[in-house]
Amino acid sequence: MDHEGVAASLAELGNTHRLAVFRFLVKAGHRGAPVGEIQKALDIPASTLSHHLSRMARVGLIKQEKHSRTIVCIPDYHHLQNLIGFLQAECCIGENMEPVAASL
Amino acid sequence: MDHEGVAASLAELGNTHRLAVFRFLVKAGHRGAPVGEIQKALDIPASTLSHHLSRMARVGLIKQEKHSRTIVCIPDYHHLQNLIGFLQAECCIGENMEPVAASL
DNA sequence: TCAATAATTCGATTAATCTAGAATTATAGG
DNA sequence: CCTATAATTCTAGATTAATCGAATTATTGA
Repeated sequence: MDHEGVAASLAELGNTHRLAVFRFLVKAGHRGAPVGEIQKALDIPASTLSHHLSRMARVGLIKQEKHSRTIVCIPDYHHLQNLIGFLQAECCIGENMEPVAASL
Repeated sequence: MDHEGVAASLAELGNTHRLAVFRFLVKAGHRGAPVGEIQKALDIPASTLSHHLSRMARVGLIKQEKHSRTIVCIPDYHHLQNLIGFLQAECCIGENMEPVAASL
């Protein structure tokens, strides 16, 4: 993931609704959750949510699988790992700072 | 850092100019760099840069110290660590995923 | 085929952000 | 005191984002 891609993904996570959606999907696990379920859980108007989901899918934060009428949204853990990796590798190597690993 | 704070910081990093500034400051190290130096290095108009810097300072991504005429900008490693920690702790604990540590 | 359900797309409004030149403030040094 | 320098604030236009009701597109099941 390059500079532009990282910025784009961070920008998408930088919205409270979308961050909430992502967190919800991560809690939901690898099976993800259908749009309607997210909608009920977070109480966001359907059209607004749809807009946010499509933005998140556009940058690769989530994947969407259509199963008959319902669309299941799945968080892309890999994508987030890349993001985190970038922040650590590119942003934490100041003069007095190791690549950070034991920070948690 | 709470949900809102995380979103706000991610949003600030989610702009190519600001991400570039932050990366530049991290490379500059714990001493940081004066505004003019950032400006020359990244070739961003002064007023535009000033705007971005004030946004970054507002959410705590950087600190600004005034030394006579020049203002030195210093990246807040701690803040970024908190951000990364949040993403790992709150966003990577899906059913089939450990809290992730050996990802780098 | 029809009604119900799941979700998107459309369209319009409002708000926020980005951009950058011009004017301004603060400070150093001659 | 005056000039040069460093940076911000002001202002305004352009772009992009957020919101959400209404209309639309699948798809299921009676």
